[in-house]
Amino acid sequence: MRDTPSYDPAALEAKWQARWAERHTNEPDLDRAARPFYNLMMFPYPSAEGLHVGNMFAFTGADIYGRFKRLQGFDVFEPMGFDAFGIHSENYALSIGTHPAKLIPQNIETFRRQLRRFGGMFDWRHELSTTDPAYYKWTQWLFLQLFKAGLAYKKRAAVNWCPKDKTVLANEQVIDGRCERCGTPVEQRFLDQWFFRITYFAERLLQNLDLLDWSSSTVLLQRNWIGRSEGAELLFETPGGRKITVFTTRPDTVFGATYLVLAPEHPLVEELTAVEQRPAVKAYQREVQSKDVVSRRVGDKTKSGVFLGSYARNPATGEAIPIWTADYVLMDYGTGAIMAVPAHDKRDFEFATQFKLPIRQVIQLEGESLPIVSDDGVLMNSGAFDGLPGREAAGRIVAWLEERGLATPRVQYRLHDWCISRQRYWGPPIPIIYCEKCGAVAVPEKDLPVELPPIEDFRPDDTGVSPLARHEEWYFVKCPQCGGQGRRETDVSDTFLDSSWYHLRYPSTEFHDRPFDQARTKKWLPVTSYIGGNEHAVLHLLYSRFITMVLHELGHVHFDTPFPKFRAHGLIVKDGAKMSKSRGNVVIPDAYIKQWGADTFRMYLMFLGPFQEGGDFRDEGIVGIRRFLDKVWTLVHEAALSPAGSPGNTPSVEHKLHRTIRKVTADTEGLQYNTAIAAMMEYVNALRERGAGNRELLEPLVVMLAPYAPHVAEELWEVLGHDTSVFQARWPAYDERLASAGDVEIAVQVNGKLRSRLTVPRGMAEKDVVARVLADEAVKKFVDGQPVKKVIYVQDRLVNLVV
RNA sequence: GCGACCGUGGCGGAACUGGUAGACGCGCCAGCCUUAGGAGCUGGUGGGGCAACCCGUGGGGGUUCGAGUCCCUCCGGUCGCACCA
Repeated sequence: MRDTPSYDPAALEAKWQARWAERHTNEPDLDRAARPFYNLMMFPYPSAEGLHVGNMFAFTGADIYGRFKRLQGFDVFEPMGFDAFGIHSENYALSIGTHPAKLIPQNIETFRRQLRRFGGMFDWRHELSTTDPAYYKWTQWLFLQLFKAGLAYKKRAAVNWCPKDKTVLANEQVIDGRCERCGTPVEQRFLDQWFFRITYFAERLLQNLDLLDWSSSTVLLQRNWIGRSEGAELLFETPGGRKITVFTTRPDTVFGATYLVLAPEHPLVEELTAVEQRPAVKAYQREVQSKDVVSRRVGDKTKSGVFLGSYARNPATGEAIPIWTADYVLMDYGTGAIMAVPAHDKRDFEFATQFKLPIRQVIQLEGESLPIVSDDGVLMNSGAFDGLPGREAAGRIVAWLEERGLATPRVQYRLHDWCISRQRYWGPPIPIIYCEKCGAVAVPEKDLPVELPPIEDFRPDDTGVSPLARHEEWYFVKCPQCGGQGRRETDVSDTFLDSSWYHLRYPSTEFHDRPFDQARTKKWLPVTSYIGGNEHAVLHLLYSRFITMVLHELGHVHFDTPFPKFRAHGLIVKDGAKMSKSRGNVVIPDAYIKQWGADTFRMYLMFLGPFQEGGDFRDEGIVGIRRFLDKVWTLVHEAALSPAGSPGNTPSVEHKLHRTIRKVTADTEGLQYNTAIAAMMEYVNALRERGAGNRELLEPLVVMLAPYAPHVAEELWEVLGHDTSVFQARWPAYDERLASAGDVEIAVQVNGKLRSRLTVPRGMAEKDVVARVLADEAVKKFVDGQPVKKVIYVQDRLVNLVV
């Protein structure tokens, strides 16, 4: 007998990767595919450190799913690209003094090499980078569509300003009042910013969530982010006839409103301030403005504020109540003014206590002391509404005030319009030209892209204006409308705009005269399966949904939901902490792949824990996967050298095979890769106990292994005598009858305690099983002659005798 | 503070609608083979006990013939939001 060659992953993986490239194995025919399956994973930001295990964990999980679908007969399109614009790249480029335009292609080259090496089923013909003018031309086109539809607008707004990165940040990029990237406390600045009117779609974005097949955690994050609140606007009038509108979700507590608070930025503050209070109020406004967003936003026990010296009438009680300004009221939510009900709101309670303002209880709830925040109670001190339950009273009070024109029911969202302006260099310039006569004019679509000039001096300064403004040859242009002197918009757009539509571009990368081809889009979109990290649950995934709704509304795409199916994978941490460069705990996969091979490392990552939960990276168990692959390797080689059909199949090994196929199929479909791998291991152990496998028992195993360990599966498929790729094979089918046949072990309990086990044929009748149970020695001992009061019987599982 | 998820051997983790807790893997122990082994093979491995048995899924309580799974409560952890009226 010839010797089995040894398993040498490095050589074998290089062989198959070369063969896949030569034979275009991973490149479906995008025009003629019969069963299109668009398998998308979140494209990486090509950092200088290269692909880390977190990326590889995510990509492997998504790749396994794509390969599985392929084996089920789908034409799977699995593209890959690079999200290469943005502050990350720019800051890194600044720190090492290299131009990002030089740095990024190098990083991409590294990523590409790593992505090929791990064995992803990527269709490299359709690679894209957001920094490519052929790509961002269409990002700019997208901006123009929104601009023309009135969904992009410019306004002066208080924005989050990072004094270190010298740029504005989106609300989503501010974590605990600090810059997401550098941790510097964020300040308030007032700048002219471009916004997208995402709030216009708030209700639809919320409603649509119910139609999505998404991880429930992701849906919940989006729902909270959109933050829908039902309530009413109430009108408080001053003796001078000024009207102050407040938003409240608790109109049932209006009888307890003992003062009003306006945000310091509220436009009515000035007019409502009494002469003698002016210096104090002005000083307070200045103080608040100079505060950074951290101390402004982080709610703590100590509140600050100033009495304006004037009063307004409570619409319910008719009482005059004092008007204050305080920074615990935010200008960008509701109307920027609140009615304060200290008895029933924690913040108002703290404020009233601190400034000795009246507290009037209007809700009673047993066992609770003020402030009673719950709406479960019953009204008191509320005139005709006394005794009503809070929730019922709310509607009645609004109706009562509405009749007198003092209330309007209203829905409020926490979601803000999306600020897409960035005063930076490394992004797509916003395609607008300012003309003294015509105002803001769209760059004509034929002039796109507005290329990012290759300037050496790309450092941001603290003027609040992008470095692009310093480059006159680029900055000054003719107005496209009147031909007069114009200036370019110098802001670039947010990277989240780049990534909001990349899935539309992938199938159409070879078309240069359109962002996405209609036929291709009809065939491949929406995306069939999307797998990615929950860190993008409220940013990328929300913006993509919004952009898709807009494109649908404008007639550019036939669907309004980009990702009908989304699964969030877990996070790989190291020593209990998120991997990050600053912690110095980033694990780079290259060394592991070099030592063990891509197949072993892929499977190891998937075996670490449930894919959708993630886990802590250690390398202790990796040898277990290698041992498993070695065993499969040996079994297959031995079977290939043995005469056909030897050794013969026994019923028990056939049952095991069919049960294994059933489990691996279900688990792979559900992304439960750790248990699918365990099931294959069990099967291999069973074959080895039996002495050997044969072709009939091993071919299904090799096919099931292929999504997990594609290179070794290809090699073994060849060893088994096939001259086509294993990915042209079909996923094995199982016979439900065979899968559920065979003996089962039944638990035998007396009074709920396990006393014995019984092996019986599956499906044996209850009375026969019980008869055998009663004859069992161990059972007799515990029944001890007492009458059996009750028999609990679960088919094929257990018998419990109650005595 | 609010919301969501989670807590199982020495370790990572299994356990369908409540029904044999600890699958699978790592590690460890013993033996075989070896000049040697960070290789391979065989067997064992939740705790206690010679044993029959008893105890065990963060703590306490409950529902049930039966609870890792359901309910209440407390403790601990992870993530998200955070003065959103």
